[in-house]
Order: sequence, then C-alpha cells, then structure tokens
Amino acid sequence: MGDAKALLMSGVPELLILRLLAEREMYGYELARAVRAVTREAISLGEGVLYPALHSLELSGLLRARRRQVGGRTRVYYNVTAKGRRRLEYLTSHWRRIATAVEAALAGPQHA
Amino acid sequence: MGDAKALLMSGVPELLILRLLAEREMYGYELARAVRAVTREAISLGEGVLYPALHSLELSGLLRARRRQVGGRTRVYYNVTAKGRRRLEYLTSHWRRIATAVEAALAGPQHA
DNA sequence: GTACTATACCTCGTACTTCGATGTATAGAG
DNA sequence: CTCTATACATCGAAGTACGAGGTATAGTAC
Repeated sequence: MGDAKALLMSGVPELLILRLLAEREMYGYELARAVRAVTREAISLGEGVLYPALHSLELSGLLRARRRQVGGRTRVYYNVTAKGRRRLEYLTSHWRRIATAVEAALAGPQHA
Repeated sequence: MGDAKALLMSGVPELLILRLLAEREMYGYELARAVRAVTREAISLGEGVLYPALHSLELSGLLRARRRQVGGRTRVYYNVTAKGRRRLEYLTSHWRRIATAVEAALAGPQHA
C-alpha cells in the first residue's frame, strides 16, 4: 500500500478497514461481516482481499495485531495505530475530494 | 477494460472519459483539459492513462474514433457508441452504489 | 534564427490493487 | 457423520494506473 500516493486508485478496501477498526478492535472474519453490514451488502471484501490487506497494513505500522484463543479457535484482533489514524484521515479527505470531483462530472459539464 | 466486471476497482478514468464524451465529441488533449476543468483540478488524467484508455475503449467498441487535420496538427476525435452509453449507465450506477456505501461507512457504524 | 512553450499524439515498463480459487482446521447442528 | 459456519491463510492471474520518455508541429519572445 503505497504509503502516501494513491492518486486515483480506489483504495476503498484500505479505507473501510481503517475506518471500521478505528471504531473498535475486531478480528478478520468479524471485520468482513461488519463491512457487509455497514454497506448493506453493497461491498463485500473477499478473503483474498481482506487478509493480505490486513497483513500489509500491519507491516506498514498502520495496524497492530494481537492473537487470542477463543473457544478453540485462533482469532487475530487488529487495532489502529496513531500512524494508522493519520493515514485514515488522509484517505478520507482524499476520498471526499475524488468523490466530489466525480459527482461534478456526472452532474454535467455545464457546471465547469 | 473488463467488459462488465469492475467490482470495486475505481474505473474512474473510464467513467469520466465516457461521461464527458457522451456530452460532446472531443479529441484527447481537449478531453484532458475538460477533465481538469469539470473536476476543478481535483482529477488530472495523465497522458499515460488517457491515451491507452481511449484506445482500449475504442477496441471494445465503446468509442468511435475519427482523425482530422486541423492547422497542420492531427487530432483524433472520439464519440460514444450505443454500447458505450450502456456501459456509461452501468458505470454510473455502480459508482453511486459504491460511493453511497463508502459514505455510510465513513458516517459511522452506528447506522449499521 | 532560435529557444521556449503549448499543442497533439503515442508507447513502454513498472507497480499496485483486487479477484477468484484453493487450502487448512475447529466447532456445532442435524 | 456430514454439512455449515467460523477462522485463518496464500497463490497466481488479471486489471488499472502511473511516470517517464519519445515524436512532431505551431506560435511567441528574444
């Protein structure tokens, strides 16, 4: 995850992950369900997206992981670091900027 | 450009190109300026994005190209085909769906 | 006349993101 | 004892976007 680039690339999975984990600590599987819930099934992060993303975010120091045994199953809980919160802020404002721009284009060139 | 997939991938350049060309025929360089204008400089499609995208869209039958000589310079004008308009409709509704979902997530999980 | 800027097209290699498929293993329900 | 849900993970493929570089003409400023 290119630290601070992301010019146009959606980066939506990263944004959603940071946003939901900023609210409360969760483990992967739980997070997947949470994403589906908040977006009312509009967005579903597949496991092939979710787990690599979590690892990458941890590696970049944006998330901190903590393993816990719960009823015979291993869960990996994640929470957002200070750096992660800064990244979340950046991604949020970036998203809004792009979303506003796209809306303007969709509304029609007459507003140029 | 994956005909009808695009699950999460932004596909924003494709959407903007189709949207602006649906309004009126333009040539590449002009289109680049138009994008900057409507989005108030928020989005600038580099030439490394724009031209390959135009070629790919033409190849997929979403755009039709027409070369014209204007004052010693060659311009390639593009307009949107019927198929292109259908694709534009799909991309637009897809965008709105994703944008709404992301906004919901940013607003906070309390609305889950 | 000549250097610089704007116009106008193009391509290549690279990097990153995302996707689907597949794999492992445990717990609980029927 | 089988099937589903939970819970983690990885791999290869495909798609997207980006920056850098390349060609050439027209007009402007010096």
